[in-house]
Amino acid sequence: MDYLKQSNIVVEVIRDGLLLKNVYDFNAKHIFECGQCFRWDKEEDNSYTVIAFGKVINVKSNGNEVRILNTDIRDFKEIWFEYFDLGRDYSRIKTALSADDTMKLAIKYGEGIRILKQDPWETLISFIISANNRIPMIARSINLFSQMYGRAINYNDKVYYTFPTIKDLSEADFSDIKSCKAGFRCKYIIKAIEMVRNGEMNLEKIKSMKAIEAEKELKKIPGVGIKVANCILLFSMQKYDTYPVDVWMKRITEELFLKRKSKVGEISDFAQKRFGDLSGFAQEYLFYYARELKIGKS
DNA sequence: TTGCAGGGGTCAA
DNA sequence: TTGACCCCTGCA
Repeated sequence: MDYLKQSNIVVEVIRDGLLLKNVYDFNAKHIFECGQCFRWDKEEDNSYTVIAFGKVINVKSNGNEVRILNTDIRDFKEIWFEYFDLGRDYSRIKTALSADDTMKLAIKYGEGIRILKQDPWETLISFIISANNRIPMIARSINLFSQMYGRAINYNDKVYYTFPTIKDLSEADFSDIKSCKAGFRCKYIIKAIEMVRNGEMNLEKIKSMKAIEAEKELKKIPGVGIKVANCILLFSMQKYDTYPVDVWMKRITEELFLKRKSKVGEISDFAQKRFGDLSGFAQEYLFYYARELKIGKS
């Protein structure tokens, strides 16, 4: 299989799914709990049930093996290989970032982080909901939104709902959107849907732009400021030279590197100089590290 | 039990 | 530069 050549991954078909061998730098906990995506449930066996690209899968990592259930070779090739960014050698990224002692420590905590290649549309709405919000609330709102407008999928005696596509929303009536409990963000969601639906906002086109231009475009959507735009760029448009700065990133960058209170702009400038094209990866390792250790929390 | 601050930002004044 | 904003939790 050509797409696997670059990665040395061996795919074995097992009952109800696949077992991947020779997968390096992959830890399901690190990947799903580093704040980049919201649509997962942690199961009792430490596996993660994930809803993405209209599918439900169950993922479990163990050393250099990764088990993905409720999938097949075809979906792996067409969706999950890219979704999990399996063509990228994270060890090289980690080596490069580890030249910095502080980063070396942060990486040790989140050594199995990979930046998922998520759907730009879902990422846009999800991060609009994330503004001034807490993770459990964000996840709940996205789930309610999906329940209202998405498609049901049964898996293991549970019902999951896919994130609605623009097409799913074409007939939708948003008079009851408040019941997804996104509060003041509901009006932003409706406007974002409208802009994408009528072509005023073309996410694929934005994806092909350079980060700085793409950020400018995304910010035209109400509810999308610098931070939300940067999350969309990093988590769904492969703009790895971005460094989304939220309160956690502000605190940890101040504490570990700048050693003083700083403005968001100063923090971005610092990241650009220090981490360059790897800023996005550095951001994820630092974010996970900061939250695990509650670093910088006053 | 009730009340109040504040959260993975953005917007408008 | 500052306060308001939905909704909910944690904590007094």
